[in-house]
Amino acid sequence: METGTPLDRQRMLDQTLSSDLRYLMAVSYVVLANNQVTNRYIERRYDMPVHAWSALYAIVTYPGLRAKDIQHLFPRPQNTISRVVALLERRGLVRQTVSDQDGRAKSLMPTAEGKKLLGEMKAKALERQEEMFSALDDGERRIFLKLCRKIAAGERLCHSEAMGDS
Amino acid sequence: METGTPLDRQRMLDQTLSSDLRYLMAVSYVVLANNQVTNRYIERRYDMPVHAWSALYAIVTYPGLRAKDIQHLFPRPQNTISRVVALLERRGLVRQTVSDQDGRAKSLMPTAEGKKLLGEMKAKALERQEEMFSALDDGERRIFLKLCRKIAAGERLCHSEAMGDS
DNA sequence: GCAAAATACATCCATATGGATCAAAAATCA
DNA sequence: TGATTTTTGATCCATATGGATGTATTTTGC
Repeated sequence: METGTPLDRQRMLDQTLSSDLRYLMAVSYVVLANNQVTNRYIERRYDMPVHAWSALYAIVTYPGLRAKDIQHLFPRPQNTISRVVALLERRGLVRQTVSDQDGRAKSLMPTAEGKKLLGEMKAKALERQEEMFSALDDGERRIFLKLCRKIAAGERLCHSEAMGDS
Repeated sequence: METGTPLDRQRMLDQTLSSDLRYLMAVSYVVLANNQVTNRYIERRYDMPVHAWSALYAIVTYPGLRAKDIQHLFPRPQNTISRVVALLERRGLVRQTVSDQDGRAKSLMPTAEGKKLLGEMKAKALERQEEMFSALDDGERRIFLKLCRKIAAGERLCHSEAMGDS
């Protein structure tokens, strides 16, 4: 709309993604925008928080892992994981058994139902990934992945000096 | 999975970032890990949710914009924006005045305090950005940014077919 | 011009979230 | 061995979150 008014939105986004903070803004924007879509879908379709699906993914893919291990794949506070695992167990998607090697730890295993449900969710996630990255060709995707992995491997991603979390 | 020890963590992450969902997993991991650090910092240091700082950033950078416009920079539900703007106003960091062109809309302006605080926060964010991307050299950062912008420009990032939000 | 639809923003309410704390089980060490 | 510290996971509580709804204003269609 109109003349003297709100900054043109595309321009505003462009300008932000050209500012000093462009790297941070750009990658955050992509993930925020995707979450907006994905979180709503998971919550409506499966009546569970997104992190429940992340946890289920981890448990089906790496059966026997502990809650603690999930945190390394999906960096979230400890109690968040604890709760979503309890939810998955209530729904019969997962079973926890006290580890025989460590009485504190619980070994997490998916049930047949859990595996089935994850299969369905993974298929959707693949579709969504395809949409999200449709702007990139295969070569670009490969490069993008390589760079993300490099960032992920960085020492200070999870433990910051600047923000006193080292 | 081997007998005994929990799956090696680095291996688990590597394997996940090589799976079908590698693109989605990789970029999500990077942002989740960063949020873990950044959100905590903003909340402890400034006693406000992260999205309050996002909103303040938008208002200082694009004075006069409306709450609605903030959503385009930082995709969050409408009421989240509404609340953090109210918080910023209570703290004297922002003033809202009814737009003279549209009686429904409110034009948002930073106060001197707001600008000062944002300056401080931006400096920290820059430091953090530097840490986060320290694994990439200048050329790689440029490429990464270009690819993020390409993804951001994609039609279906914000409006999904697969997840019925089109 | 007037009713109907759309838009901007605030608020309500049920639920999610995360820091702090707690309990139980190793691990460390004198 | 027994005391101390560390680690794993559960729970408590205050707050954040988001969908639905409400209110006011503008736009649309006739």
